[in-house]
Amino acid sequence: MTPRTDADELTEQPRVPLSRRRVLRAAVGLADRDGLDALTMRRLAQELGVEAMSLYHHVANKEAVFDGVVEVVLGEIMAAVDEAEAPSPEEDWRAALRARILAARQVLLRHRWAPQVLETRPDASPVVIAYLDQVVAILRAGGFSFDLAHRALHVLGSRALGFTQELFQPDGAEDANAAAAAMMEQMADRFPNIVGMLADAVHDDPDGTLGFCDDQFEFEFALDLILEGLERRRASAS
Amino acid sequence: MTPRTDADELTEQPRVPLSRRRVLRAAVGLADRDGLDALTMRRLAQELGVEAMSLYHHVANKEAVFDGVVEVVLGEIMAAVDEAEAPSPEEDWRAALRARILAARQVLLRHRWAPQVLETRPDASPVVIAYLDQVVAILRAGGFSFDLAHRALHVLGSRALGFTQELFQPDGAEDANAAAAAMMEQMADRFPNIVGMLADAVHDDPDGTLGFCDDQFEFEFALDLILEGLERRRASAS
DNA sequence: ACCTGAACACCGTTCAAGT
DNA sequence: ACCTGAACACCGTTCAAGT
Repeated sequence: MTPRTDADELTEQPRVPLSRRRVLRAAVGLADRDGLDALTMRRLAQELGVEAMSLYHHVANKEAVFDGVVEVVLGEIMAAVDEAEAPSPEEDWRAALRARILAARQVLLRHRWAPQVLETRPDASPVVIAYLDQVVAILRAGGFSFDLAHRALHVLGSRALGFTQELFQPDGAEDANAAAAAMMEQMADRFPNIVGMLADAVHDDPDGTLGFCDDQFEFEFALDLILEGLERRRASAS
Repeated sequence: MTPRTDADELTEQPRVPLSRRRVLRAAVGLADRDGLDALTMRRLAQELGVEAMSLYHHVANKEAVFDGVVEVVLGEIMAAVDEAEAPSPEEDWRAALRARILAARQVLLRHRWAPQVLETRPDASPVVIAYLDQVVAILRAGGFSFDLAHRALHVLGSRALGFTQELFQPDGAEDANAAAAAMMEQMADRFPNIVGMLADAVHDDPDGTLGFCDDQFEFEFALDLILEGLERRRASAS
């Protein structure tokens, strides 16, 4: 109601008002840039040029922020999956599901913190349910009973969304891998099998541009093994 | 050096001194009882009848406490796995590995917070390496190449230690499941496949003492599917 | 050597007050 | 209606001081 003064227009940005959507997009950006630990209410507010307490007009609390960022990421996954090129599930359910899962994975690689927070959500959000509904639709079109489809979701676990939380995360740093390798060589007598295995893996890929644990390769190997096992059970059930 | 007075003996417990071991055991107990969020330095100190700052003489910081509790739990797993009855891996690697993994799972069911903190550890602790070394030993005895054993570890992922972080955690509460089911029935038009699937699952197990997602059953189904897939690849490689 | 009290820099969140 | 400042109850951690 009060008209803007010239001073306002010079000193202030157009001053787009806060909104739940804007808060959540800023939260995703903050986590992408500085990691999940940096996502605090105070820093998020600072990111938006506002006081921390203002956030509470748009999100109930921090838990709601986590729910919200998961929602945003899942939205991106849904969009990516819709665009993935794949045969129709009636024709080849394995290829159809495989293509969609790998598309979902690409989104998560842009938001590496997302799996960690996704796994802390106790309840499935409507967007997860919508995603899984599509997965079940593909399985059904491929000839799965509801029961086997249910089983399939559990077998896939987080892989249905394109990620596996590994036991220890290869944190990218080439020298971290080198340090680990050195440590384990020192322990060759205590851990002969692991050391042998890793020595073998390094030998197979001497230039090592992929590191000795190429995630994408391993992910697809595991996915294909599982899809094959599911297909075998589907075929033997019908 | 200063002799204890009678008053000491009456008012104080024998006063067993603090130690890293005692700190970590208290931390595990606290997490078991009150959950992972309750595991703060201050509450941990209180549990031990001591000031928070005294803990820092035995652990470097909170991160070291997390490392430590993981170590304790993995120690329990190693012990449980050693006692598990299983055929020799030369005779039947699948049965040998299966029995050990299910034994590890039993330990994690006593420490339900453990998977969550395990997954935040960026580096494999010596105890994890020792455990995985035994897994690789079993695979090798069963005829796996180092390469396929490596692949197998990645396929198994956290399942090698007996757990899968599910997408949404069934949080035990029967009414939570009921609420979720009610919500989804409302959404039957939006999510026809999921709703159909769950309706079917409920119908199959009307008394529902196991809930419609019996974890142990699903875990073993997935484990067996994966072990079968690995055996198939082993056989076709040799 | 081991433990402590006070203090610091951070949290999430409430509440009464501003516009 | 939307934003704010001060305050509260908690964190992890440092540091100088006690025994």
